[in-house]
Amino acid sequence: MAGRARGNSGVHGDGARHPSSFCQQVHEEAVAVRMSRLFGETLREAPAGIESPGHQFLLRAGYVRQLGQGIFSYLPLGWQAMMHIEQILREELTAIGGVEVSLPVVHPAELWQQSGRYQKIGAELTRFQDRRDRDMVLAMTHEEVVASLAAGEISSYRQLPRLVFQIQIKWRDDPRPRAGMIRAREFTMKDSYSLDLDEAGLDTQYRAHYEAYFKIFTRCGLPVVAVGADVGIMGGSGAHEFMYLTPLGEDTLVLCDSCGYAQNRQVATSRKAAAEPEELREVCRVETPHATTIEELAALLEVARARTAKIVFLAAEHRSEDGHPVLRLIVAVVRGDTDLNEAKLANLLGGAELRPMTLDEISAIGATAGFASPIGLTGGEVIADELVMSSPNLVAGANEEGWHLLDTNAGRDWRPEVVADIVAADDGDGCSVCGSPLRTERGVEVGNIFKLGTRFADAFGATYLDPDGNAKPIVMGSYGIGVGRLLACIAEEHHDERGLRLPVSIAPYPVHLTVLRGADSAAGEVAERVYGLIEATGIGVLFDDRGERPGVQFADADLIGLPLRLTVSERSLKAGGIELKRRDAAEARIVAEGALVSEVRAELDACE
RNA sequence: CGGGGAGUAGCGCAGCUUGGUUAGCGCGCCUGCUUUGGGAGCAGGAGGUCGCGGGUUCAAAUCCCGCCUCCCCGACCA
Repeated sequence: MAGRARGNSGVHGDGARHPSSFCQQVHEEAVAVRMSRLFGETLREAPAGIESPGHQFLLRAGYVRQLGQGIFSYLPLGWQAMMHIEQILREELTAIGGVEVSLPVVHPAELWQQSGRYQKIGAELTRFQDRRDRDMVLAMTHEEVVASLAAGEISSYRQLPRLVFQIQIKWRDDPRPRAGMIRAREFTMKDSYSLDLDEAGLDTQYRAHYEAYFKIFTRCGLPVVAVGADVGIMGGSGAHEFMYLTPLGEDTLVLCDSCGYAQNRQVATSRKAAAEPEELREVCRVETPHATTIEELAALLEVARARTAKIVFLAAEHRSEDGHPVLRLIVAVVRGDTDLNEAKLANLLGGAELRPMTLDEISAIGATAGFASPIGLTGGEVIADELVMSSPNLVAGANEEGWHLLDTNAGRDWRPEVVADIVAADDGDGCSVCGSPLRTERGVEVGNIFKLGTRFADAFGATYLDPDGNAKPIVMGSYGIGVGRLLACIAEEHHDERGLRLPVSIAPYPVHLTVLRGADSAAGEVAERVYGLIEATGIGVLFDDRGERPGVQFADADLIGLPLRLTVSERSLKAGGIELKRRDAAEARIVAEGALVSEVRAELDACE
């Protein structure tokens, strides 16, 4: 039973059997419910325009409903599944020393101004004024709150390490929500924050999360891979993302099957085919009408794309300390057979926001779009990839409409301000660790872990006194798991053509009890007794007492996807008891009423 | 923000090009009878500001303008 053993029965679906229980636990879950009391219908047809099967089934089975773009309601079945995930999260976070808190969803803007993110983050952070015109924000994460709390609560090395976590709603006004709950704007997240004396302490808690996350995802029945990740606007010294591999995913992962190298493509390195050394030839102008792309150029001149240089014009917009925008015009140069990796470039530029240059900006630095090269520019900063530097005799633009240059050479014909690895790793590239061919996969980020360092502590003055009486900044880590996204991925992983097929640990209830012809039928009496029996054991049960036609009841059971289905009917009773069928099995068998509970237990254990 | 698509009953859709009875169909819902192990049958019924606002016209779901919302692709995505 997935670690959910329980002593008393708590809230009942019947709503009538707890007259004297004034001291029920706060987190009691509904362990049994009648379908006749459930809220939310199953849908024969899915609402239009639903792309992924998992999301379609969550809607059709009555787990969730969409309220607006990236905004969802959880109906009883969906909420029950969410609570099971949350329970797993609580158990595993507690197991590594976490203590649960609940932090506000509305923050004063000052908090975010203090960390600098108010200025740095764009429209994704929702800002508003309260009735007295004070600037407020909707929390998209809680590093600021934790750091400011820590500044007040922590004063001595004796109070460290600490780990706080919460399961809380976040709001991120994503420019483009999509794929159902995989990318929502409002979503529930488990976020934890580690507070440590030093980097070594951070490493310990980081490692503990790494291990705990695998336990969590395993218990949820979701296969994941951990990949090295970009630190993005969090800053910090290290990060991993936990990825569920699926074509629905929006991240591209670079994986090596032989040595286990695994990185998000944003940060992945690789070995590209190096150019053969050859004699440097003299530059030569060549007319290339209409050849404005590498493809067209390579075709026109009949050369490999690897014999060309590609230019990407980007504007980097910084904000200085006093809030004034600072514009840098970047001319990125890569070899024609490679793609610029903007995340690498952005990191190189200190986390700048990048946008394509305007045509005016391109002309202003003396370049000609479509026929560009770093040769003859009058402005801009040239940043070149290592590979383009070591590749001789490349075709490059002449910065003149309709003309290119043959046999240009870096160092001789142009010099970059910076040389760095700024290209994207690709399918088939050599692994930068072991040299074997890399492959790429799409993945959904269901969890992440970040080493933040002292950045937030510095911003909020969160320090402690060490044994020698010196004030030192608290070293922080930040760790997230999207709960709704996790449920969406589980639904994606566990379904067949009929509906969901959820793991015991996640299913709203492990048992789906169906009585044919309703609770008033001849079989009804037995069904009611079985319902009470299972409920008394503490095993969760959904009781379909609706008296719908059998076909409807079975179809709904398959759609809702609970692991074990029990059917009580005249036929089953005649055959000697109750029909038991696993959702993932084709056949059913009859179990005598007296053996039912132990059989159910055994089957559920076998499902794990 | 750029490109594409769509808003008509709870859900899925037709009608719109070429304006004109009372706006249709399937599923679902309600009533009755029959039926009952894989989304029943018959009969009767309820349910609509045709996304919103303006305009053209004797007349607008249909034509024109503006706006809103949702979906898909891209930009974006701690």
